[in-house]
Amino acid sequence: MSNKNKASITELLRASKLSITDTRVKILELFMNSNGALEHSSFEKLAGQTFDRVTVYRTLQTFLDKGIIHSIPTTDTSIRYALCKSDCSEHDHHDHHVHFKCEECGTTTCLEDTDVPEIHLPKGYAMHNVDVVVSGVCKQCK
Amino acid sequence: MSNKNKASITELLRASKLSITDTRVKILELFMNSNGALEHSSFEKLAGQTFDRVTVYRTLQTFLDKGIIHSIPTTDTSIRYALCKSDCSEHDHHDHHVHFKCEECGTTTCLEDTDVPEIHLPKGYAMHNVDVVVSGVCKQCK
DNA sequence: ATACTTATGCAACTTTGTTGCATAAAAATT
DNA sequence: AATTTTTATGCAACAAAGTTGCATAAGTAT
Ligand SMILES: [Mn+2]
Ligand SMILES: [Mn+2]
Ligand SMILES: [Zn+2]
Ligand SMILES: [Zn+2]
Repeated sequence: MSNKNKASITELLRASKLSITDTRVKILELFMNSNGALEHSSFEKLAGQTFDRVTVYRTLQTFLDKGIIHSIPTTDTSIRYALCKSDCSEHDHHDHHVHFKCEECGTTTCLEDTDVPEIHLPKGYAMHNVDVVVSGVCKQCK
Repeated sequence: MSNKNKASITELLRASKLSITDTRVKILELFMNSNGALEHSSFEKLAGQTFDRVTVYRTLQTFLDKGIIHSIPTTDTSIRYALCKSDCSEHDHHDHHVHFKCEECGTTTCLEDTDVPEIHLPKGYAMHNVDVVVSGVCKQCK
């Protein structure tokens, strides 16, 4: 991890009015160094037993609340998380992109350049958010 | 539950080459009588302690395999399940509709008439399935 | 340096999901 | 209709995932 990234992590936390702690820095580093989305168990594996499982849960929840990460729905009982783009904030997310889950390697990735299409709901429904998860075979696995 | 439905449940199981058991019939009844998608814990609640939790897991897995139900991704650690339309089969699903999760009442519903839009993936990705989950406020809660 | 605020770790617990195996029930065969 | 074969269920025992309260530690503010 470069000094530049270390600095930006610090800034990110400060901008979200969060105190800068080892756990939070480490978890953000893991996100930045990973190319795919991470699930809860990844952190215990990737970071060793450095921090408690409860702390990981609370940290992820805090990051979600602050708009630092977003969650990706799954059908396999392990929610994935990925970093939001820099212009997301607490109640204003801008990362309306498609997510891709590879059936071969299992990784879930943000397709930043693939916008979620417009959805036309039946009358009477108010839409707040749209999640699109595509499954298939990724570039690397083909 | 009408006799007509009871009969169609029997037929459905037979068509899927599954033996007709109390658990399976009961779980299918619960699906048919519910307007929203069901999560695992619903069955224990709705059906009382009639059947073992392990049986519920295995039954849902079997129904998934046979194309009798489909799963709906979530970010809340409880996968939802809903009945497939009659023309779905083991390896050939036809229910490509949008799902809606109400933030007020918590129910997840199949919007049968709202098709999932076409998604254009970047070069190199093979698409097998698209899940669209919209969250917001449903008709009843507005 | 001290007071104040917030995050962490631990314990204890609940909920969710899995596996092996004996038994029960369903379907097929005679 | 009785018997064999196949398949599903229930139980126990366990593993993994997620939650809550509370004491302590670490981070921020004064
Ligand atoms: Mn994403
Ligand atoms: Mn559906
Ligand atoms: Zn892949
Ligand atoms: Zn509602």
